[in-house]
Amino acid sequence: MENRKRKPRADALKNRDLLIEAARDVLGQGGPQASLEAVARKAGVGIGTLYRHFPSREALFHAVFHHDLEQLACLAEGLEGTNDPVAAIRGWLHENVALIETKRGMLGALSIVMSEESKQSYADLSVRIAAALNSLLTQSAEAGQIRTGVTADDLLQTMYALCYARQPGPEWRTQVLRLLDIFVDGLRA
Amino acid sequence: MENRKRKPRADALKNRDLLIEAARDVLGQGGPQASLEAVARKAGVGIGTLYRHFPSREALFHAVFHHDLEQLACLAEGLEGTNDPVAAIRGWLHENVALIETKRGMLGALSIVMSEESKQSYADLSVRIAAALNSLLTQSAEAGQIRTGVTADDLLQTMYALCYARQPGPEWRTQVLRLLDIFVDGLRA
DNA sequence: TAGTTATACGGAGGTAGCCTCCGTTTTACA
DNA sequence: TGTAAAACGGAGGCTACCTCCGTATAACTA
Repeated sequence: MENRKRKPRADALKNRDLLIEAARDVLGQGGPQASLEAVARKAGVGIGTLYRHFPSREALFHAVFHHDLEQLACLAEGLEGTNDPVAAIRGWLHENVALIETKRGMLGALSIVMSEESKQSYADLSVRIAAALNSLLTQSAEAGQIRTGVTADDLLQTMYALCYARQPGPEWRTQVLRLLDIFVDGLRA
Repeated sequence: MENRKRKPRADALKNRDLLIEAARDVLGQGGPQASLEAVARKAGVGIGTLYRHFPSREALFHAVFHHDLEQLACLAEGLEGTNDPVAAIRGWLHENVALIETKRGMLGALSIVMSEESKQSYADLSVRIAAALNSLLTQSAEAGQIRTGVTADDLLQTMYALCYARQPGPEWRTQVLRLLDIFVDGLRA
């Protein structure tokens, strides 16, 4: 009855990361119905390894989404103290738009499964992001660099609205970013 | 060089209808990814027959959608001259909501392909529906049965907004119809 | 450092859906 | 009633899904 756990094997951790990376590419490119065997091939691992790490397609979606959201949270937290908050916000929003672009197709597939189980970890990341952005916004407002009264929710809601108002197409990203930039310019004090 | 076309074979027409009927059930139940072989089985025809009539999954979607829209247009055109326009409109909107309920999943799959090719036939049907509803609305308004100034677009936009604002779930239909009924009651003069 | 064992790996294999192709059957027409 | 155009069915080749298990390897231990 040994309660101590062995530490996870290094190759397992590495393969998990390789799979998430490959899934980002393959699913982003081919949509949520893309072949999981293609994901395994791209990651350079066997199909069995993929299924051991991610027992279902949804589990893989979640892992990719969680990973990307975490990147976004870290990026937001690194923004504090910048001397050009408008550029920082613009850059962060651009990253977020790029993410949404690769995820549009997945959202339908996610929405049902996400309902209860993994809500918590997403909620935590959302809180981290909102906190980081709000901190940046209030400090910059106090320093007179941007207008006061703007919240993280204002930024995110505007971004989502612009993303989902436009129909997908070759010009999608350009158009969304153009309108978003106008909004961001409007943040200046 | 015979320019005259043979009239289509009776079994071909019958099988086409059987396939559309089966597709309505199977795709409505199992979503847009449901097995086309299951559709063929349900229709009682071979898989080859399905693919001859509908070379792609999208072609089958279109056929089902077109068929249902045509039903809706005929229904709308049969409403004219009723002595209870509010009930007639309510009934028609309920039919439309029932249709949307079975189609939610398909819309994403359709939207890309629909873009140019089969737009025209849908446009024709939309015009027929709008004309029928507008005719009903103006006549009833002149007769003092409902308020004036309401258009077919008002009805349709309200219905779509209510349908897509609610998240899908077991209560979806009940909730949508409840709110829609309040709106319809509000049409009375 | 070498031995032990938990852990992870790969891919064969069984199932199922996609779509094509073609020999057979049925129907419209003369 | 004969015939050829039209339509039918489903076998077959392909690919993806997912499971299972013999093999390989990394973490631990003495």
